[in-house]
Formats: sequence, structure tokens, C-alpha cells
Amino acid sequence: MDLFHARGYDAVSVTDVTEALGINPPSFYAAFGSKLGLYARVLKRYADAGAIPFADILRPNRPVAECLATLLEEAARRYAADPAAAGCMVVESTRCGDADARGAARAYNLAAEAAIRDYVAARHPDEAERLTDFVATTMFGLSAKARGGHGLDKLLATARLAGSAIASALPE
Amino acid sequence: MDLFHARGYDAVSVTDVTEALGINPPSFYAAFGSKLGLYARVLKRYADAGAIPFADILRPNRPVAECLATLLEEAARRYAADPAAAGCMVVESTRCGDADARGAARAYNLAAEAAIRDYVAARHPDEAERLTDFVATTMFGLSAKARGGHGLDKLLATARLAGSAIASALPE
DNA sequence: CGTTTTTTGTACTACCCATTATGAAAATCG
DNA sequence: CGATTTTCATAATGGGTAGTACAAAAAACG
Repeated sequence: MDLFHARGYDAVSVTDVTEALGINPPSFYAAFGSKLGLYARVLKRYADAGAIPFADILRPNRPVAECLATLLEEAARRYAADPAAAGCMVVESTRCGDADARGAARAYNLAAEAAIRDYVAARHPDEAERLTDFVATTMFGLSAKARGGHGLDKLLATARLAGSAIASALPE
Repeated sequence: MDLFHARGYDAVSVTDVTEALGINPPSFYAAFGSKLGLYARVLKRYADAGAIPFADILRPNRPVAECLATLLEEAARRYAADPAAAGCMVVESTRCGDADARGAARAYNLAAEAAIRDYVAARHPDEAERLTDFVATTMFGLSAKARGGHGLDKLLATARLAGSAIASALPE
């Protein structure tokens, strides 16, 4: 998982994985079936444990704008947490070269966006689409910039500025 | 150029180029030296002609916030203009697998960000860093989303929302 | 028209990739 | 202890990559 997060699906070869794990190719294929098979498991594990806890952040009893801003700040924090594996593994993988891996990542990404959209729609139905697109776009940008070298301070400043746009679009 | 813009440096093989041009590998290498050599020329051509005209948009006689918002809207328009080659070629190439091609793209990207930073700093020096990061991050997000399928309408709505954040951060 | 130079096509090299066939070692079981 | 099964390491297979060697055809030139 660390390997894939750090370098992306395309740049990690099966040889890289077998060497990191201290096993040989046949053992790898016996255990995971294929490179894609391992990646599916890695994505699942990441979504379950390493990714942003949407449910904890998107609270029904707090202002929507506040929670969305918190979401972006949390994204900034997580994307910058490990400089060797910057950005969001799911977001980054939605643009990888392998069609199957890309599709798997997109499924997780779509689910996350749906969660945001549903959360906003519950109280601001006619703003759900626009705000979801904005938040998602900002998260893509944050992940890309994290990968490009932006540290926590820069990411956080950007996230907060984006959060202010949400606040002004969603007067409580 | 269309090939590289549509599929990215990594996904375009020399064979793809030679077939598209109707030439053979030796002619290709005689003309361009290497895949990277061609790409350097393509990037230059793109920056000179196909990319966003920063100088035309960042006007010293108009409000900074207004021009930055226009910049983001123009980005949205260009990134969505050709669905087969969505996003910004420079931005997308800053995350490609080949280190040299990535470095070349990053140089253009850094120059663009420097232009934004200098423009903002002339009138709002203590906001230049933060706003440049925000604009650049948003552009990365817009490019990624364009590539992911967002059309002009969605991109434009996101760009305008981001623009509103700039306006409120930069009271004239 | 003949020679020389330039262009071009075929075929190849060397390498890296994901994946698997084969045979040896090790562990389990009777 | 011996037979069977499972595990594992080496080495290969087929396909894709960027980049070239070489020879044939075409063009330029005297």
C-alpha cells in the first residue's frame, strides 16, 4: 500500500512489490492473483482505514458550510501528512494509465462524491451539485499540489480560502 | 501535439507518433532526436499558442480579483474546449511518469505561477503567495476534472465559485 | 547519363513489463 | 521412516517500449 501510494499504480512493478515483500513472483500470484488483484485489496484497505472519514466529518447537526470546510482542511492535512506518499491514493489513481485500476479508483471516488452530494442535498438541495463539484475539484487540486511539493501550510491556506467560498455561497 | 494532449506523454508511444505522421522510426529520430525532443517542441508550441494567454488576462488596469476570476473562467473554457484533449497539457504533464518530460512541464508551470504571483504582488504583496497557490490549485483541479469528464458548465460553475473566494479575500 | 548524397523501409537490438511452467526443496501425513 | 502434497526459486514466455543498423530507393548534382 505504501508503495502504491507513494508512486502510483503505473510506476510500481510487480518486481518492486515482490522485492519489498521478500517473496517471488509465483508466491505473489498465488496470493493476489494479479497486480490488479492486489491493487483492489490495497484500495479497499485504504478506503477503510487510510482515507478521509467522510461520515465523521459531514455531520447533520452542524452547518453544512462548516463541515465542508472541515472536510477540505482534513484533506489538506492528510495529503500532506506523509511527504513520501503525498496526495490521495484514490484521487491520484483516477488518472492512472491502466484502465482497470483507474476504473476501480473512480468507483471509490464516485462514492465519495455521492456522499458529499447527499449530505449537502439534505439541507441545500439546489446547491448540492455545484458545491460537490467545487469541493471535489478542490480536493483534486489539493492532492495534485501535495504531490507537487506543497506542504501542510500552503495546502491548509488553500483549503481555508476554498472553505470561505463555500461559506459565502451557503448563508446559514 | 494533439496526440500528447489527448493521451499524455506516457501513453503516447513513438510508434503512435510515427503512424500518425506517416513516417518511419529513423525519420522520426532524424527529425526530433528522441521522444523527449519532440515533446519539448510540442510543449513550447503549446505554451506559445494553445495555452492560456496570461498576459492578456492579467491586466494592470483592472481589479486583481476580477482578472484572477477571469483567468479561472478562461481555464475552464479551454480545458473543456476539446473533450478529446481535455485539461491543460502542461498541468497534466507535471504528473507524468517520465522524469525529464515531467521536469520540462514543471518549468512551464512554474513560469505560469510566477506570472500570477508577480501580477498579484504588484498590488497585494502580502496576498500574492496565498492567492497564487489557490489559483494554481484550482487550475490543477479544473484540469483534472475536465479530464475526468466534467463539461464546460460544471467547470465554469466551479471556476466562478473559486473566483468569489478571491473577490472576498481581496476587497478592492 | 552516371555518380554521389540523401532519404526511407525493414528489420533488429536491448530492455522492461506482467505472468507462468518447471523442477527442487520443504513440510505434512500415514 | 517413506510417500504425498504443498511451497518456493529459477528461469522462461510473450508482448511492449525507445532507439538503431543496414540496405534499398530516390533525389541531387556534375
